[in-house]
Amino acid sequence: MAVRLRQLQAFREVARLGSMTAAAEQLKISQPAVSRLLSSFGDSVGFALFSRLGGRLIPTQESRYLLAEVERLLDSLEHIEELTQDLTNRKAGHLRIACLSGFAAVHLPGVLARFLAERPHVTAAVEPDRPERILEWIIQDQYNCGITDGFTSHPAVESQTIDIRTVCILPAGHPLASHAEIWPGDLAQERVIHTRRDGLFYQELNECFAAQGVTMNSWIEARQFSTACLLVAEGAGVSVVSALDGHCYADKGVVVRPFGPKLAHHLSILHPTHTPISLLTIDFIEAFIASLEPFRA
Amino acid sequence: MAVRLRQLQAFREVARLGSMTAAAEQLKISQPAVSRLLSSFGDSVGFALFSRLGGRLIPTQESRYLLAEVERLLDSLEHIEELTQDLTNRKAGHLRIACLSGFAAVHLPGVLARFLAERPHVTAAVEPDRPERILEWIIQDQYNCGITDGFTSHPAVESQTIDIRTVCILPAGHPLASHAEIWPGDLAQERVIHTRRDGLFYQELNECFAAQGVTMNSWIEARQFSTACLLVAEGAGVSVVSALDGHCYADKGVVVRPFGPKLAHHLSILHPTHTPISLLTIDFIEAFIASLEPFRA
DNA sequence: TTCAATAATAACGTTGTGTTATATTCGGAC
DNA sequence: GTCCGAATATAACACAACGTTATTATTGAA
Repeated sequence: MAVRLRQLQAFREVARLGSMTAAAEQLKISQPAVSRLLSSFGDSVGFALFSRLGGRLIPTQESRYLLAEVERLLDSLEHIEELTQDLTNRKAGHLRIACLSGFAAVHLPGVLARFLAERPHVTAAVEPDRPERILEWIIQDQYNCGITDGFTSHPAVESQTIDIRTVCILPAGHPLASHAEIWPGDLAQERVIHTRRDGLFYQELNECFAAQGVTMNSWIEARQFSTACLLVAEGAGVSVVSALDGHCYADKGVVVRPFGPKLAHHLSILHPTHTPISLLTIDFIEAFIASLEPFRA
Repeated sequence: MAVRLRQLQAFREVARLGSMTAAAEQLKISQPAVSRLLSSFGDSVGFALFSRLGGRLIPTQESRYLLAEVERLLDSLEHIEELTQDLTNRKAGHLRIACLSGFAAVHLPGVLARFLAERPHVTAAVEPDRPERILEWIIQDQYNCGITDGFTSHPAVESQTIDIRTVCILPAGHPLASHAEIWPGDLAQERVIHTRRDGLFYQELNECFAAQGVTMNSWIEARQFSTACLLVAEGAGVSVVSALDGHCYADKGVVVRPFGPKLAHHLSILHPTHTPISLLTIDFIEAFIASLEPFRA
C-alpha cells in the first residue's frame, strides 16, 4: 500500500503529542480518523509505530528513525504550500531584465527597488547593454524583459512602446534659461550634443530642426542621454534628451526647459513570445510603465 | 484545496516528459487520470503550470520554481519508502551494545562484523564495562542490549541466560596436556588462576573442587578470562575458563582440555523491558546466541 | 483541409478520509 | 481485585479522491 500524506501528518502529530486524541484535535479531525490513519500506516510500514507507556504513546526505536525523515518531507510540503502562495501573489520568483545602460543608472534602480521591497522572495538580475544586444537576448529568451529604444518589430518579441517627453537642457546660467520653452530656432547658434547619428532619435531631432528651417549645429555625439547631461553640466553645449534623464540632472548644473516641438523618445519594453511570460514579469512591466507616467509624451 | 501527493507525482512526470500521455504511461495510470490530477493541481496553485510549444508541454516560469521543491519532496518520499523497507527488514537502525570487556575483545567483534555486513544502513556502538555497570545501563535504557555474566534478575531487565561450557587451560608442554580430560583431582597440586573470589563463577568452581574432595590451590585472581588465559600462556599456572576464551587462546601458548565436571559459565543477554525492544535488537540477540551454539554447555 | 496524436470531458466503480455512535482497553483510585 | 473515566478501536455511513473506459475536442503537421 502506498504511503499517504495524511498518514505521515497523523504519525508526526501523534509522535509529537503522545496521544491520538490530542493529535486529532491538532489536525482538526476526529479521533477515530487518526486511529485509522495510524493503523493503516502501521500496516504499510510493517512494524509497530508506537508502544504505550503509562497511557502515552511512545515511538518505537524504528519509528524514531522514520520520524526524522517524515519531518523532512512535511517541512518541504509546507514549503511548497508557501511557495505556491508566493508565486500566485507574485511574491516569489526571479526576474531578468536587460536594459539600456542609461536605465541601469538612472530610472530603473529606484523602480526595481520599490518593486522588490514588497516581494521578499523575488530576486532580480539587471544587465545593461546596447539596444542590438538587448533585442538579441530577448529573442534568445535569455531575459524576461528588455528595456530599449528605437525598436521596430520582431516575430519572437512582444513589445509595448511608450513615448517619453523630451526636454532641452542648458548649462546653469545660460542666457536661454530665461525662456519658458526652447525651440530649434533658439538653438541655431548653440553647439548641440546629441545621440548617435545613425539612430532614430537623432533623425527625428534633425527633422524638428529642419521643420523650423534651422540647421542643427551638431557638436558632440554621445551614446547616452546621461552622458549628454553631464557634458551640458560642464558647459560643453546644449542638448535635447528624454525627460527622464533631464529631470535627473536638474539642480546638478543643468537647467531643464520644455522642448517646443513635440518630439518623443520611443521607449520599448520587450519580452520573448516563445516562452510564456511569467506573472511576475507582467507585474514588473506594469509597474515600470506606471513609473514612466509622469514623463510620457 | 490541500496539495496531494498524486498531484505532485503527476506534475513531476509531466514536467519531465513533456506529455501527459507519456507521464500516464510512466505512472502506470490512464491519461485522463493524469489530465485531471494536473488540472486540479493547477487550480489549487492558482497559476498556469504548463504552456504548449509544438505539441510539448513546457513548464511556465512559475512552475519551474515549484518543480525544484516538488522534486525535493518526492525524493524524501522515496527515501521514506526505502527506509521503511529497511527498517522492517532490519537493514537500517542503530544498535547500542554494552558488554563485558572480555567480549569486546574476543568473541563479539566477529559476530557484530558479520551482522553489520549484511545490514548496510545499520550502525552500532559497543561499550565494554563491568557487569554492575552493564546492568545499570540497561536499567536506564542507555543500551539496546547487554552481555554480562552472573546476572540474577531485575524487574526492568529482560534476560536470556546461556550456559557456556568451561575448559581447563594449561601452559604449552604442561604434563597434564596428555590427559584427554582434566578433573579437579588432577589440579590438586597446580596453582590455579581464577576470577574474582566474590563472583558466582569462582564459587561454582570451588564447589566442583570440593565435590571431588580437593582443595583448590588458589593462586592469582584475574578479572577476566582473557587475562587468565594470558597468564597461563606465560606459565603462571592453570585455569578453568569459558570455552569461548579458551579456544581463542589455543595455539597461543595454551593447551585446552575439557574440564571434567560439568561446570557452566552463565552468560546473560539483557535488554530493557520498559522500552519496547527493536526488531533489530531481536535479530542481533538471535544472531549472538546462534554464535554461541558451539560453546554451549 | 485532413489525418493522427494528444488532451479534455463524461459516466461510473473503488478506495481514502472524514463523520457519529458505540464498544473496548487501560491506568489509576479505592 | 473492582470500579471509573479517559483513551483508543470498531462499525456504519457520506463524500471526495482517484482510478477506469468511452467519447469528444484540440492541435500539429502533411
